[in-house]
Amino acid sequence: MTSILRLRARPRAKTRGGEANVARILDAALTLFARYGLRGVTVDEVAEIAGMSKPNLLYYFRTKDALYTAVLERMLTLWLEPLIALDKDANPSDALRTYIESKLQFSRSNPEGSRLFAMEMLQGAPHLKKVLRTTLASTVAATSATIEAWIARGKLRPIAPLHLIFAMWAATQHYADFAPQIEAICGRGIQDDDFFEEARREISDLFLSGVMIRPER
Amino acid sequence: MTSILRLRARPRAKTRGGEANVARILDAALTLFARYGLRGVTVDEVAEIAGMSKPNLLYYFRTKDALYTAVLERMLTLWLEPLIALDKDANPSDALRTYIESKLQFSRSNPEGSRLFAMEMLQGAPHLKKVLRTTLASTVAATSATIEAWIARGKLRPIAPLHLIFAMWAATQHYADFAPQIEAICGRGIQDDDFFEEARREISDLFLSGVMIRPER
DNA sequence: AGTAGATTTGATCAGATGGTCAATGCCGGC
DNA sequence: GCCGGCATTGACCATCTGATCAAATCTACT
Repeated sequence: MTSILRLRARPRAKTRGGEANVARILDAALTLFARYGLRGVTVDEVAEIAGMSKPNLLYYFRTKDALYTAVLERMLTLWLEPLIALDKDANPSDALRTYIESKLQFSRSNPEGSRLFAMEMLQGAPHLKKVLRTTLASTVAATSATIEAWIARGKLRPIAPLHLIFAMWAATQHYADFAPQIEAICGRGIQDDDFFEEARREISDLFLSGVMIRPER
Repeated sequence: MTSILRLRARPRAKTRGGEANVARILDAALTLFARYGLRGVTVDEVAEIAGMSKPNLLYYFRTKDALYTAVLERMLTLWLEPLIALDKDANPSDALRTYIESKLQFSRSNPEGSRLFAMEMLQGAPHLKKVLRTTLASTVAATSATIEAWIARGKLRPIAPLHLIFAMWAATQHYADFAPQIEAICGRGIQDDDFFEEARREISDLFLSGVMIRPER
């Protein structure tokens, strides 16, 4: 099976137990890579958190780089999903609300995934450049076209679609990527049910008010 | 001299040349730490980019940690500056526009600084927790109060100030922190004059439309 | 019980890493 | 021109790190 990132040497698991180990390794690796990046994590650390010896981990993933790539790849689909879902046939206000909400939901249900990609960006996105220029760029092109069509039909205020898209991404990712800052200031974060609900409402309303001709709140 | 972060052992420079070296070290360290974080950077690398030997670097900064702290500290003032400047006596639309613009300007003039703090957040902000809970939290409290006062006087739509603040931070930081993503999609970034001007206008307009009662564009 | 194949690990290696130290180079003031 | 303190570095050290390997252990199936 080919992958979006590159041809990948599959991990070496051949039994149930082996697959469970691979899953534990990937979980541990996600946690650590999202925090410290590829270079800031040691194989020993990952192995310890995954509850096995270093050689055992390296039995499943030949190199640290292969492990990193596997982690990135496993998150990629989930990460791209909410970026794709701008429904051009729905009315703008519903579509945008859904778009924002699903991105915010990703920040909540997969904060480490969100941070992993933020980490990649900070490092210059060496493993993602290609995906960004192909898959993501065309996704964005489609979303931009949808937004521009709405503007042309007078359903949205004139706005540069790219900046709107970036602003929505940024505002929603922020709750995962800058969680310590938010918790230091608010005393709680996106994991808190009430806080999530509040963020969902406020961010959606803010952007809708920002772009809709007839403010819908 | 005490510092916000902690009592700091000053670098050991005692001559002009020494101070120039310290400056080169701090520059090199900022670049690398912003990209790879504390753990992902080696002293050797910093020394090489700063153009000197490792022992020589360690003559000025006793440990890697001391160097990291110095870098963080040097950026802290600059980083906090645009977060403080919400002028409660100006009219909301001017004040917010200025707030957004100065944050965006920071992303442009100091992208590595922006990324350094993003990196700290991803790592759980171990070196910043205290500042976040004290200096930043009270700054935010003041800004929130200003926004609430405007809402109370009917000058702004009702909105939860914290989420508005976070959204403005996020949208403006995004241009520095996610630069590779933006460049992969747009083919240019915040360093480009036209693109910066475009971002400035679009983001300001978006937020102002989002919060002002009478849309000002 | 026996076997093939999957899994696990202790021991080990070469190179990297943070940090130290003694020795040397350098420069301005006398 | 020489002296004292700042600056610089090669050599070194203990430890860490990514990776390898042969040997040992486990597991499902016969």
